[in-house]
Amino acid sequence: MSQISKVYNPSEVEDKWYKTWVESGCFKGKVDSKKEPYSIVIPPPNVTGVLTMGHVLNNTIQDILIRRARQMGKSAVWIPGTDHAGVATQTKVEAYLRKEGLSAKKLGREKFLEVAKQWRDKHGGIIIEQLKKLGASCDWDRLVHTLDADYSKAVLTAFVKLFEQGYIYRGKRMVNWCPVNLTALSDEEVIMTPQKSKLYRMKYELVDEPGKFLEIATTRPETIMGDTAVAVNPKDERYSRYIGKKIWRPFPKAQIIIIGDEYVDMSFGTGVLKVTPAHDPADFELSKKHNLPVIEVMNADATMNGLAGPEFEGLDRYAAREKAVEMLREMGQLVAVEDYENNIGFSERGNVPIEPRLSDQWFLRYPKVAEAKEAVESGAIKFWPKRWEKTYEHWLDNIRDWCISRQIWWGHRIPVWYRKGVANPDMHNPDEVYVGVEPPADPQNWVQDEDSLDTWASSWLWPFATMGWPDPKAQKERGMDYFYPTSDLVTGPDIIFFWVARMIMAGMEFLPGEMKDKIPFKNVYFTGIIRDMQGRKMSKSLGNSPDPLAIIEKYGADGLRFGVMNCAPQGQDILFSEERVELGRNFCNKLWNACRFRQMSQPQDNSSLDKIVRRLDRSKMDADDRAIISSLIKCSEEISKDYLLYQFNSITQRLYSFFWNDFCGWYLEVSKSRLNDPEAMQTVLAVEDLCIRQMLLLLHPFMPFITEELWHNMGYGADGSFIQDQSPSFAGELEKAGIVVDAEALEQTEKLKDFATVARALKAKCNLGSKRDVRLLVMPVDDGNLLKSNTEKLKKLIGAASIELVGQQSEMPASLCDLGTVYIDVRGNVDAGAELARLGKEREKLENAIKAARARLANQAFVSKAPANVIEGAKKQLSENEAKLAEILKIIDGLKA
RNA sequence: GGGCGAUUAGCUCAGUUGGUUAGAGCAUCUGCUUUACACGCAGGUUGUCGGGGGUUCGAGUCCCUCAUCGCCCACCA
Repeated sequence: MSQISKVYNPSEVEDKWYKTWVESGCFKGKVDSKKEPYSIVIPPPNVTGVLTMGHVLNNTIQDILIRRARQMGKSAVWIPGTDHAGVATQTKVEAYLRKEGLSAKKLGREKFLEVAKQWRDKHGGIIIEQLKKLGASCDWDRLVHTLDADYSKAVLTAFVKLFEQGYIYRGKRMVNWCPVNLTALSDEEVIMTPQKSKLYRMKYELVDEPGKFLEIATTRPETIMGDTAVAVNPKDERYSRYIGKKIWRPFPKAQIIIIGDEYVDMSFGTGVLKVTPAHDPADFELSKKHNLPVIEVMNADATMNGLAGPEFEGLDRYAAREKAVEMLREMGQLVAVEDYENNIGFSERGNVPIEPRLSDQWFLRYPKVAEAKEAVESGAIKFWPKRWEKTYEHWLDNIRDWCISRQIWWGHRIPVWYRKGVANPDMHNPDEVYVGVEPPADPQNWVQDEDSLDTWASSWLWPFATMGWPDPKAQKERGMDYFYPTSDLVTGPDIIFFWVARMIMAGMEFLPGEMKDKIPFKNVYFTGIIRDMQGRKMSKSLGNSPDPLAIIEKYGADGLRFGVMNCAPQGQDILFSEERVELGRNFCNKLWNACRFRQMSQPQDNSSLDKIVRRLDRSKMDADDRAIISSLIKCSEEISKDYLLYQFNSITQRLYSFFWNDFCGWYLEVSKSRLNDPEAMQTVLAVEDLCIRQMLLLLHPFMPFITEELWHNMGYGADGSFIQDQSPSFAGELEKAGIVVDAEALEQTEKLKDFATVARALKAKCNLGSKRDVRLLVMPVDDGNLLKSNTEKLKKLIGAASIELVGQQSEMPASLCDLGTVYIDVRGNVDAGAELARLGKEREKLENAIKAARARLANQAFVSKAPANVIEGAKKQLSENEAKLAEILKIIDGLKA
């Protein structure tokens, strides 16, 4: 055992152990047929991202599960990796290029990708180093990046398979278009945000009835130029007669038709809808139904084009809106402008409203939707908390085709080639269109599709593409047969559609076997979202996002991990503040010092559980020994149950409470006096060593560094093995030695604790709290033997010179406890008034309790219907309280006399 | 508009199937260098468990209802 410092200093310890672990290869996942497999794939962070508190929560949970699995004797692997994050990275690289006076366009695809790769390699991987600081025990040899050659092959293989089965198609559809990033987005990437806007009421003149107008309400006057119809509800008596007639579009001035469609809500606005097929998804549907022309008046960047007319060409959509309103006003066709709040879809990355845009894109009709639903409904995949299953099902029930093409270069280029010189290639004619994982043999005759795939169209393969799929050799090397399906997935509910649901469908589609073999994971644990103390989401713009690395620097990774887990109830959002971490840091320090205290006594052989158990001499154990071991057994059992339910905060609370209160607060204190007794000392030290050993084991998944350090400092890891490979179970070994949970000892200890608390409170009330030599007298309720046999340690604990057993006393401040009446000798310095006031309060409390208990017991319904143990309890409580009250009354009388 | 969650001490939250006098950490107040730990020890203060109704011998816990806050989904211009 080595000397350890007074205050725990995490940084050296953490760096030292992480290095040792990695060098030893103890995080490596190995196929071992003798062991049960346990696997997790990391939700791949953005390769150029930095660690956030969300990552801390997420990855701490994964690390806890992995380390626990190792301790439980499983062969565990945690597969790490990073995501290329298509649009996000492309945007960042473009911003960088702009600063350099360059642009993606100028560079061209090849050059751009070169720069982007350099940029990624320079900024990438920071987050991986940060995860190491956190203690994440990933198998780093398996690090995967979604743009790796193997992984890319998997992505393209999936594309080709789906294309061949007709799930993937290309078509001109209305998509969500980001005018900043100039790409299509999926529905999931659109963030609906309520906006304060205006509702413009304007009037269009009827062609057949000059001077007569229909009033129309719109929020988007800038799209007037693209109107190709006006629609009314055929049931609407106000307007139905105009159906089929023509109306003047104000600009560019043209006649457009009035159509009737049930879709129009008569009660909204004026009941007349302008139809702009090229710039509104609903209007586009109307145009198909009614065969309307489609006029695009906007460019990709949301500026107006030539078709909008010379007044508008080149204007941004919002400038165009103002211009259109102004023109309407000048023409006398603007009726009113009203304040209005509506939901606008925003582009997540571009942070601007998306523009519905008609364009040629690639779509995926989702495969295996029903199977994916069944996987969760049948319980093959379990969600924690369960309520997310509803969200998942609802999404699957309303699923729509996924736009998987992005007009960016950073990503997996769509593996489709078109025959040069063919104007409108037929997708299903191999002479005109080539679809394959490898490029065509005669590339000079083909042109590849320019688009790349949505990032999620690569990450949805994550659980098996990281294990070598679709290459059988790689799968064998990485033990896919053994490790797939993965055991647990830990992620945020915000990507339940983006990622979780899609991974399930991908597993169902691409993997062979029965459902239990195809599912990508058996359990999904959805974390809460980390917020600040005001409940706001953490964001860079608010500046409320603490830097986890700075926190680790200040408090240690173990403190951070413990603090976060302590306040992270299952599936509930977490309001985070640094104070949480202080709790964790303080707990580390407590642990550290308890071990330091133990090391002040002579070292013993701690090299195995067996050796410690053999040092426990049952004949020399007292109630405190038996009680603390009983608590330890119970604590460990409860924790095992909590793990099965993913109740991590409950685990931290049990560990904290046992170690701080039961072990340090009581056991170490009461046994201090026994350390002077050579007979008792050996047993006390053995009990201490056992408790500390088991605590280190149970704490290890939460606080890997300090527990590893102490494990070795305290001599538990004498054979050099790591704590992560040691089983935390011990009750069986104890049982063999005849040591089991001792309810009587626990009860006795509770009584002694109660006595100490009451006595100390009594001291404090008499302003003698800091005196170490008060004289205590006790009138016991029983024979007083428990007190007699524990007098020495109680004196020490309470700060008393003597504890004498006596009969009824008077004129002494007193309190009641389970063991009897405690008096304190204050030698005539009693403040009778204060004492009476205090006792009066206590008397009132007891009287109320007695009254309530009597009423309950007098209630025939209660006595006849309540279970026997409840009635017994009530009776016992009543008689105890009656005895206490009688005692209080005697003391009060004594004081008055 | 639909769905989900939350509402318990000044703050952040526990409270498993209804069962004695509702807990923890932080904060706050008082006292304390006691064989480790002031990142500590001892003691104290703080609650009509969001409102209302119901079921029950008994409700923080189950049911109904209302309110407030938050999240997700939804093409009303």
